[in-house]
Amino acid sequence: MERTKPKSSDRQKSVEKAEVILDSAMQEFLTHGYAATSMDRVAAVAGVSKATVYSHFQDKEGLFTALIQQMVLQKSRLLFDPKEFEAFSADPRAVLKRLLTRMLDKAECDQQMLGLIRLTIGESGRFPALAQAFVRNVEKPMIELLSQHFAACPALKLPDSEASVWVFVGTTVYFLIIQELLHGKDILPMQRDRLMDGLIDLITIPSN
Amino acid sequence: MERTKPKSSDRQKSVEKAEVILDSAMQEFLTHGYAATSMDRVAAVAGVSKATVYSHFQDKEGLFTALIQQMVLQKSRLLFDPKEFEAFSADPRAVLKRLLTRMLDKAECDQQMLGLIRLTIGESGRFPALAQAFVRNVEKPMIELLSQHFAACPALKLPDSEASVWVFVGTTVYFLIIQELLHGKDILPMQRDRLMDGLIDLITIPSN
DNA sequence: GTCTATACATCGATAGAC
DNA sequence: GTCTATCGATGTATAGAC
Repeated sequence: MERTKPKSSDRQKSVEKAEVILDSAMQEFLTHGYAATSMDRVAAVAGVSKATVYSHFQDKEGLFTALIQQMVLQKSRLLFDPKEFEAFSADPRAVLKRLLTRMLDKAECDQQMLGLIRLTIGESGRFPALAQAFVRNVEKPMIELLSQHFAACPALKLPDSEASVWVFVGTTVYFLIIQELLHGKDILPMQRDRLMDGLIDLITIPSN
Repeated sequence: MERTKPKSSDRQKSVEKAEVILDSAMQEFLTHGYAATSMDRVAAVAGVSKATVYSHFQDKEGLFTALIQQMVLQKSRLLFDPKEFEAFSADPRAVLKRLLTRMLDKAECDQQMLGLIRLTIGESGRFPALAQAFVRNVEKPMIELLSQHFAACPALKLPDSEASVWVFVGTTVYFLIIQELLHGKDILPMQRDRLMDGLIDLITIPSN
């Protein structure tokens, strides 16, 4: 229906077609999930024929796998700006607050990221390898990077800095799942700033 | 294929058929998700004809909605045994530890609960009302019950007891998602007891 | 390399016999 | 009330023309 004729020329080799197809696949899979996405619609949205899709990707499962792997690697880059941590030891509370704000700002706006989380969890039964790729490339680097900084910050005086990072990340992810994915803003309300401050209070002892 | 002939008699009125169909639907939807579940298989597993399924439920969406609502209400009952909290003010750390152990024990074994979480998140885009029913009947009562006890426990001395409950539950849910749903046990390992102790240490100040 | 056209299976849902 | 049989739509995947 929304076929778009190749505007400028056909000089572009088929390399770029694969990207267009992946873009289309992303839109469709993120919106409808794996099973409810049809290869017909992927082809139509991409503006190519179905046969072209199958010439670039072996089958539906191959297209889905390629897409998720690409998204996982893309989202794994620049989860954090290293500069965020510069003043960490000096003023951990301020840095943590900026960190949380940035994480939630990014996640709440980044519908791609929210969709990727929904899709990864939703299809984790049928595609366990993709779920593990998500853990390996998104969650694990985040946990480990934070662990390094938590452990290296004497002002925190955490008994178990790695467990504390799980608490830190877990609280954030749970908040996103309830509020954004499960549409619970009005049913189980919680102010972002209140949760962030409460979490930081628990992580950084000084306020007692 | 796995049709089971009605063993004893047909005396059982159609009331029980609806339950058999719901059981079958649970197995299929939890395993394959909404879109990948076929009404043919639901009927076959239930041991009835497809027409019988449609005589008890309006359509596929109606069957799915009825199932999730039933499961949500079922899981909402007895999330916690009130007796768990008896000695809370006296020894919060011990009670919290037992609470966490019970929650994780139950969730890790209860494949139905894990499947319900996966399904609810995975279909939260297409069925926002069901996602909200999950928040309203499962998450909200859990948060509120814990909030009451957290707030009433002077030994905790929490600056914001409700935020602390979000941290408490969020850490637990995130742990379950990574380890169980996303199959991350080997990729991002974390010992249950270590996380529980670390979390309790953060919630209950005394150990500094 | 990309298209059109199509093969073949399966889907959701219903009609009509009993 | 439950069954068998079937309809029309849509799904994945491919064959063959250009």
